[in-house]
Amino acid sequence: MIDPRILRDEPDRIRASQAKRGASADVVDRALEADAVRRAAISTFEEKRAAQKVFGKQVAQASGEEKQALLAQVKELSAQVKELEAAQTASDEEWTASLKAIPNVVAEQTPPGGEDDFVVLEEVGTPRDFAAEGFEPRDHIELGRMLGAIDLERGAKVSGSRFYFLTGIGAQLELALVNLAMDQARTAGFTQVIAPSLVRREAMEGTGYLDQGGGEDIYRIEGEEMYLVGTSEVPMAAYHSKEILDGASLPRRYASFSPCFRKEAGSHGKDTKGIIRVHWFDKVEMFVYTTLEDAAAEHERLLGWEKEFLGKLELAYRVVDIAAGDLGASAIRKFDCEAWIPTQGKYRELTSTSNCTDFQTRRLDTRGRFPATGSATGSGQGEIRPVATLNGTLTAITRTIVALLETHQQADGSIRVPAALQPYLGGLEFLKPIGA
RNA sequence: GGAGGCGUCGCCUAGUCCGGUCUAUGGCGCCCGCCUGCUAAGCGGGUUUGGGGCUACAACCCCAUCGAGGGUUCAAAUCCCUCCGCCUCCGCCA
Repeated sequence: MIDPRILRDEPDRIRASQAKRGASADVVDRALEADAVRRAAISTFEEKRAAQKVFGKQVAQASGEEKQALLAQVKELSAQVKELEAAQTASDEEWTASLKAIPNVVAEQTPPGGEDDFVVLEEVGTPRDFAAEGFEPRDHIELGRMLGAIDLERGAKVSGSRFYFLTGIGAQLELALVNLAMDQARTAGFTQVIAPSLVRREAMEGTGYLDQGGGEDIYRIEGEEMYLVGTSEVPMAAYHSKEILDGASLPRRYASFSPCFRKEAGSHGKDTKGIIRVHWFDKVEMFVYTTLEDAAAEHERLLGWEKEFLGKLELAYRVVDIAAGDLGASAIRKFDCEAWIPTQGKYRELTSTSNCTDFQTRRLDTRGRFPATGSATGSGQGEIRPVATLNGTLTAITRTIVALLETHQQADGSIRVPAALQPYLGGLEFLKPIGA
């Protein structure tokens, strides 16, 4: 939800943002209209309500005939108040709905356009040249089978398509990656979190996921208003909902582990093989609460930690600045890190970091208490202002494994383990095919 | 899963039976000021949050807010219903 003050004072900023997203600006006019209607409704209701309260006091003090006379008078007033209150509530609902329909105002630096209009910010490392090395790289499916690490057949048998078992060294690899990520985060000052991946409707709504496309990518529990999260951004955004945080405690940085579930509706035929696109995977997500002023700088820091992690895995990747039309409703800017996948001959998204400013915290009612800036009175109690949220992937296990296996494979099907990861695998320098 | 209890403006708490003087009591903490060599103590005042009006986004006025939503009533913290959360006991169980 955007700041109503921006809507009122600078509607053109929102219109410009919508244009950059390639979206209609009708939402702005609808919201402005709703705001006017709502404010008029509030005034008329409050006026009558105040009159009713005055009457109420007279009734309480009166008695006998006098009281009966007053009751007769106030009855009419009461009916009016009731009517006006209903009108006020309705106008407020329309106002809220129209506000929620407006996506966040994109950053100045965000490239305009759609999915294909991203800007490559940098390329790190060089994709391995297997031709020069003299062998054909195997894909992660074959490597996973040779290593006894990924069992797709049984995943499909037990749970259906887009499911898998990580077995043996595959399971060890997940735990190693999680620990590597968690250690890096802890060292950087993050609080480690294991978050629930099943949440109530409020949490899912608050992050805005239900609005976008009607939540068709989200699993819902039959008969209960519970949802499986697609990322721990959901529980972590709701973590401090309905709270006023001490401004001095910001930034609050969390590194959250959770399974992630995605229906992948509408992605039929895309990435049908392997574990690039699955219905469930585990992820370590960075989630930060900070001030609006610091949000852009924190976004760069999150990107820095993502790059640090990919560096430890010795992967070749590029950083892209996602275009406005491809951003979610809550983000004003998004960077993806895309790793080179040898057998696909292209870069694929491994991590993603978004700056959501106060879009999520307004919905979820998370605010901060800061020392008063208004020098005039200096009332000493401090003031309450919105805070910003940002999120970024440290490691999404399945895609990390894909990149790792394919990038560091040897001609015999073994996998070289990057130095930084070795301590987490008991010092193992190579993952070897079973029976080799 | 069954039975019962509870939820008041940071924390604790009065009020709920018997609806109106509750514009919600008191204590702690916190903030501002006064006072005493300093400190502590003492004294005075302030201290929920959101919204609307008016404006300098001040002051001020108003409305809402007693877990959330609905109902009854001229009037609800107080009565009724639904939901959420917490606690106790029983059953089951990783």
